[in-house]
Amino acid sequence: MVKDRVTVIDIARAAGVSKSTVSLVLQASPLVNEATRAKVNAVIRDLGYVYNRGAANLRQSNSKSKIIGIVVNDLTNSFFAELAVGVDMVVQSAGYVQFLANTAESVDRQREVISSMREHGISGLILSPARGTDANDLKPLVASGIPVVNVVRQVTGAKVSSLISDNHAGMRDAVRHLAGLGHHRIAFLGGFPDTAVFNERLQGYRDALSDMDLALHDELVVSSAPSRAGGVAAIERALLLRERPTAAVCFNDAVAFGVCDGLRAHRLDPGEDFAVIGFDDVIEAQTAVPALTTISVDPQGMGRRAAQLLLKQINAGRADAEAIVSSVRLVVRQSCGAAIDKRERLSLL
Amino acid sequence: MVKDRVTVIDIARAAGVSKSTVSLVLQASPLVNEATRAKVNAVIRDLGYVYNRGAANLRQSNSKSKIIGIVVNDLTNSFFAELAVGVDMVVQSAGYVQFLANTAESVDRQREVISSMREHGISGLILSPARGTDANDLKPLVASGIPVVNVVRQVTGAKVSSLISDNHAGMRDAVRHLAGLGHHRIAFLGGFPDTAVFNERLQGYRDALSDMDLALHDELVVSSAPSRAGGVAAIERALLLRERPTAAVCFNDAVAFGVCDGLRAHRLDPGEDFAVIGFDDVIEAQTAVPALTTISVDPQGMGRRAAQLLLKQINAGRADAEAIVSSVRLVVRQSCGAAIDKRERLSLL
DNA sequence: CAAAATAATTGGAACGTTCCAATTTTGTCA
DNA sequence: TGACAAAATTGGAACGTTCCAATTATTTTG
Repeated sequence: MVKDRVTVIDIARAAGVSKSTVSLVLQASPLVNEATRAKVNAVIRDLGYVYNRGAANLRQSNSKSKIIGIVVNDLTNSFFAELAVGVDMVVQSAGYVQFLANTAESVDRQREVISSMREHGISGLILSPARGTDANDLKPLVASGIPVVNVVRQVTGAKVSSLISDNHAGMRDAVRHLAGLGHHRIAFLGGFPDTAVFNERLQGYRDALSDMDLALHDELVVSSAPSRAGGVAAIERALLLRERPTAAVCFNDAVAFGVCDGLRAHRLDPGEDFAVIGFDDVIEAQTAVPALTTISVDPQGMGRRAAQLLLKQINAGRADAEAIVSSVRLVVRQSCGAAIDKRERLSLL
Repeated sequence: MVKDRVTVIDIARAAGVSKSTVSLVLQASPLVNEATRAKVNAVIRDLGYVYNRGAANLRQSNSKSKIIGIVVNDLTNSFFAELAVGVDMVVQSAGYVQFLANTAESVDRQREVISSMREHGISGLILSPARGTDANDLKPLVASGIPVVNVVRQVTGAKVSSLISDNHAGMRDAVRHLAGLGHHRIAFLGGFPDTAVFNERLQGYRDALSDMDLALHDELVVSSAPSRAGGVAAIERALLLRERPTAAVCFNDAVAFGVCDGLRAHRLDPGEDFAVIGFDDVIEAQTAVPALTTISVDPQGMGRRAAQLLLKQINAGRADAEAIVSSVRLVVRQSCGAAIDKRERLSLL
């Protein structure tokens, strides 16, 4: 039952050639004669040979393990699941395979998994850093010449590439849209204030208010966990204000859904009695009722782009850090109370 | 810039010992003197040595790569994302790292990623097989002695372990609950009829109807894609029937959410005018409005159990296939129209 | 047909580790 | 102190592959 491995030497023996020839066949080298190639391939199939990348890798110390790592801070958030799917698509078709790990926002976990991945010889890493990640955490990685692409969040001071969405512009557009619909008291709901993403979005909110000549009321900024439950909590607090807001931009879609839930619990109809705009455009955003107006960042596309960038750096051999901010766009659906395009709804059914 | 690898030999030289000693230190062998161990460890830290598992693995041909694979058919479905998180938790703390791949229901993709993982030397695989997976697809894997645990879906004829939820009992309980609330026309909505899961759930539906002395109407079984959009489509069709159903059990939670959306589009209030029960208990089920009554299968727990089972088999060296059906339970919330427990709602806010 | 050019094949060393058997060092006891 | 046991250390072979330089087989050419 314990089948001992079939090696390239077994193949060679069975095919009556040398191991070197078999190796050449495996690499699809043009040096080998057609007839020989065919015979060797036949034997490979017959004996059920499986290539040992570990061994191969050991020899060609210079380079490529065909493994990349992706570590995210919260895989239960569908944004990151989507992102992982996007990455998976491009690495798979490039013949790579990915280690995926979830840190659940723990820097310790993150350190462990990254070092474990290093030991396994990843040739690149896509990282959505846990909160509190320090540039030093990435030092050894980049020092050893392994390309790293940060997504979603940046690590200040780290000399790695990054791909983040235009948080400032996205939130600015959302607020402008609401202001354009006549809202004066617009809340900013959800998110942890100690993150760069939060602050970028908040700045977008502030700048838009000032652009539109609206007053900034600090009590309208209510932070909370960036989750559905956090959204419920945030709107609860916002509704306690003497002067209630009439609209809200939310830290992300999860928060926005929670806000809708919370509104309904107060017999308020999101999209009718209160305008809500999310951020991310997760898949559920378009099928929810009411369909969520949101800032589309296309997580899957972001995953694809991150993977492409990483593969480019891997192949280039040298990785000069480049910072890409990926543009976002406002997708107007129903939750903001703008005119509902009946056709769009129907096409969904 | 291209730092050449620090090897065990470099360490040995710098510490003034032999490579064998360094190796023993790496394996925390009790054979080595405390003082020596300390010195070696210091050098390891100083030189920034990183262990090369590939090389180690090559030598100890017998065994353990510390890598397991997990391949799922749809990572964008949060059920599977949760499952992956569960797996990740236990494999991480066992010092393993996981390859994760998404097949998007393509058996070709599945074949490719599994063989790629084999080349990389996984020591076990957790698989939620793509639709149409054949026992032969798994043959070579099990023949080479790599333990495989199927989750969610079974592959008939394959000699591998499996961990599936009790689809029959779950759906039976759901239907009984609805019947107990006085519903006579209960629809079964969503899911692809050519899957084992669908048929198990459908059988549970049928058996419950017969238990409760209710007639079985074929037109009340409406299949569709197991997605939110599919749920919308299914309820649309169900509402066209001359004699409309008054309640529905759904293939999964995604379908159930779609059904709620579809009901609202028809000005029907889910939980009030029409009872809906889902299957899976994804996280959103409890925070949605109305909170979804559903069959709880705890995907994360399932992931953990699958991983534990797999690790057990890896460590045992030999994997006798065992089939575990994991029990499920009905979680009554609001969408089925049963008495709403006000306290439960409030505790969520 | 011999010489040169080209095509195809090959043996051995190397990659970084672990394991084994053997050796050296240290400790114990009469 | 000498003999022996125990503890600690060690050199080399091996794992499965790739690469290089070298060799052999085949074709072309004058």
